[in-house]
Amino acid sequence: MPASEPLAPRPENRRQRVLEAAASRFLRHGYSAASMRDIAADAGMQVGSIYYHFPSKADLLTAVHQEGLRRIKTAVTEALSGRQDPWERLEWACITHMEVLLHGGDFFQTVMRELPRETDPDWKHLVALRDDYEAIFTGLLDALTLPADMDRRKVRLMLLGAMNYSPMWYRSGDDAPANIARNFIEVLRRGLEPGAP
Amino acid sequence: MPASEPLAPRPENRRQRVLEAAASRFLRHGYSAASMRDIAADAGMQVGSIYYHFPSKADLLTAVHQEGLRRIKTAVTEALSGRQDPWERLEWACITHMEVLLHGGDFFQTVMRELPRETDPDWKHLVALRDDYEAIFTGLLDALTLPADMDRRKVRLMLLGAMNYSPMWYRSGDDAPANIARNFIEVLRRGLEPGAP
Amino acid sequence: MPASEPLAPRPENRRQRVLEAAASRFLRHGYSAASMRDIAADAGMQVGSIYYHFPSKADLLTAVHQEGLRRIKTAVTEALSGRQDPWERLEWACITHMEVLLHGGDFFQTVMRELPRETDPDWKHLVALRDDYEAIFTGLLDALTLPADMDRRKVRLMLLGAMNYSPMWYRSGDDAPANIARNFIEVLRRGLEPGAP
Amino acid sequence: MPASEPLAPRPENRRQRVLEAAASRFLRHGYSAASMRDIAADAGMQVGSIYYHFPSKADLLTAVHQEGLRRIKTAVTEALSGRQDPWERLEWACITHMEVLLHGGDFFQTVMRELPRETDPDWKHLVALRDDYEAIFTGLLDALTLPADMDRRKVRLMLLGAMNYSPMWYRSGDDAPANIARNFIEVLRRGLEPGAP
DNA sequence: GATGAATGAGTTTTCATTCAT
DNA sequence: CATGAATGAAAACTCATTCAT
Repeated sequence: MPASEPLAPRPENRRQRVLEAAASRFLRHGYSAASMRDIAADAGMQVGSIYYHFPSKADLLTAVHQEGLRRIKTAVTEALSGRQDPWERLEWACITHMEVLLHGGDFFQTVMRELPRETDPDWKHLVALRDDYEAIFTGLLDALTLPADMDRRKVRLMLLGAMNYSPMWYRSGDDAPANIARNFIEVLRRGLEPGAP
Repeated sequence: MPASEPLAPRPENRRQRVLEAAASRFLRHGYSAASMRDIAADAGMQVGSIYYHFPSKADLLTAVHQEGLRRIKTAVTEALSGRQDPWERLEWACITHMEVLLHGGDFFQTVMRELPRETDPDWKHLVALRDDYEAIFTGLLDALTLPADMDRRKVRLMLLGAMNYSPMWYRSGDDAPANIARNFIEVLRRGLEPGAP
Repeated sequence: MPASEPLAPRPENRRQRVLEAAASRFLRHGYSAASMRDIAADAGMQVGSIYYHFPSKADLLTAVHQEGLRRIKTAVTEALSGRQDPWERLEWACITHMEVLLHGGDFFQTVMRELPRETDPDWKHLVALRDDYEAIFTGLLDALTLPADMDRRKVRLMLLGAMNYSPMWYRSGDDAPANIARNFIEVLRRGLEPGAP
Repeated sequence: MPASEPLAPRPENRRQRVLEAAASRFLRHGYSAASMRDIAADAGMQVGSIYYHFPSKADLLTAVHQEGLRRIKTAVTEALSGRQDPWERLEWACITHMEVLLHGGDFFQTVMRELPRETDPDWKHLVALRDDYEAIFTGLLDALTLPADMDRRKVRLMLLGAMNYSPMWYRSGDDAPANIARNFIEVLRRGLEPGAP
């Protein structure tokens, strides 16, 4: 036998290929409309082969969520490192959130689109994963100096909602994600009637 | 003869029963994970009977969207009638939007949760239906007096995103929908640092 | 109430409309691929209404066969009346058979195309109906003066097969059915090598 | 360990088993009255397993036609090889045609019984397959020396019709297929009145 | 006579999963 | 590691038929 086979699949990135195919299919078709066969085809293998890497379809979804949240957490944490000003920190968290969401591939978008449902097999786990990420924003808002009666939870959910809805309307010609994020923060901070009594 | 016969089908509301069952299942399981069998069971009839009222599952989804959007449009239009002040009008649109979304049953929530995908059977139609409703908000924002460089489209999408994300976190003990809406408007109008330079 | 209603269906020909629609659908789609709903639609009525005229789909098929065979028997019998010469009688039977088969509507063609199968509900009945018609040809062949060892049954089946296959290849530009029939008879009588030893 | 394991699927002939079961069911019940469930049962497997080998019921029909026509073409071609005399060649083609049709199993008979309809899924393809076979007969007739005004197409269709109708009346006690074929050729060649003026 | 509404058994097809090789 | 082959349950949908009105 010669030294190398023509199609030799580099050993470790086949799992990754499956994961990417799954994220893409979950995002475009939804979890249950995405079929293992199609995912396998996208990943360039047979259905049965997926099961060597992942024990079930539900585990694939979990892995996509984990990967998506791992990426966003890493990115946000890195963006915050070294920054002190509370408003600047919030702004950079949002900039990163928007950039990863809109230009960072299918993983994080799948997390935000294929939101867990109470009827999902792994519901509690997925919710816990996401809550863990969103806790970063709880901390960032707590660090702001705000009027005493301001409901910080509502503000956080308002901001996250505004951002997470963006893949629904964002098109390639739109303003850059970072600018959209800055706009949201600006509106949030000053309001629409900055000079009002 | 006893008071009621088993086969008397209370003629007209069976179609409505199907529609309600479908909205509920679509909301709780997602469109493709919801089975016609379960919808039929919820509606108290046989699977085949659904097809007398709706030609396909996709049409059922379309009908749910139509009904949800018909309801919210009616409610918002009515809430706006007689009001003149632009900010008051926007606030009432949001109050109504939140009340119908959070306390108005499954229809409108399904519209906002089961967002159309490009791969969906009736995608363009569903998007057009929702755009038609959201156009109300375009008008409301156009009526506001805002700084000249303010991007009203972004503001509209920010506000809608904040509201439409709410079913994801809203729990029964939370503040009333109307209050949440008022809070959103307040933040949007004044910002979080009302006295800032 | 005014003197006449706009849609008043002339009382007796609705049964006939059903029968014609059935023949057409049976012929073009085959018995089991033809649906009662489609037949009803072609006939301009609701499915349920068919059951006033015919107790079941199988009975519809039987009725189509009966009507088709009634028509061809009437036509052939009439064509033979007054003719004495055995070969002329056979020729006219064939001319009529071909004309009704190729230009006589869907009934007789359905009889010959949707041939009864042993698995059909009404198999024996349908076969008996057709045998009854084909018996005419047995008689016509018996009347011919032929070489003693000639197997008249085989000749009859050869001739009927040749004719009954014709709807499969006959197209509107082809020779007239009567001419095709005359050709068949000519070949049958003289052979392809008329002057051979 | 006992002699055979229940799950050992004798690897390659399962596809063939499906094909045979399909031919048999299509022949006895007709294409649309034959159910995949019954075909699977005849083949000794689950319905779903059929779809590993054939993508749809329509493809199964196509495969049956292909196999039937492949068989008859092979048989006829072989029967003609080495023969020169035009009439002898035609006779042997007919002998083979009749033998395969009446004693050659369900495949070719299905081709000739389950004649393609314009409404069939794969209509044009099936017609093309059969035309390809029947072209052999066009060639055989062209090779005969016949009166100048003889319409060879009509003669070909007369002969094919006579043969293809035979499964409808052939019963096990009948004359051997080869003899029936010889009879047809004899009648075709000499006619019924060989000594006539 | 006709129909609107419903039924239940049936259809083809899809799918996640398994497992011997 | 990967796959070819199979499975059985479930999917959406169709259909002949029924029956009260």
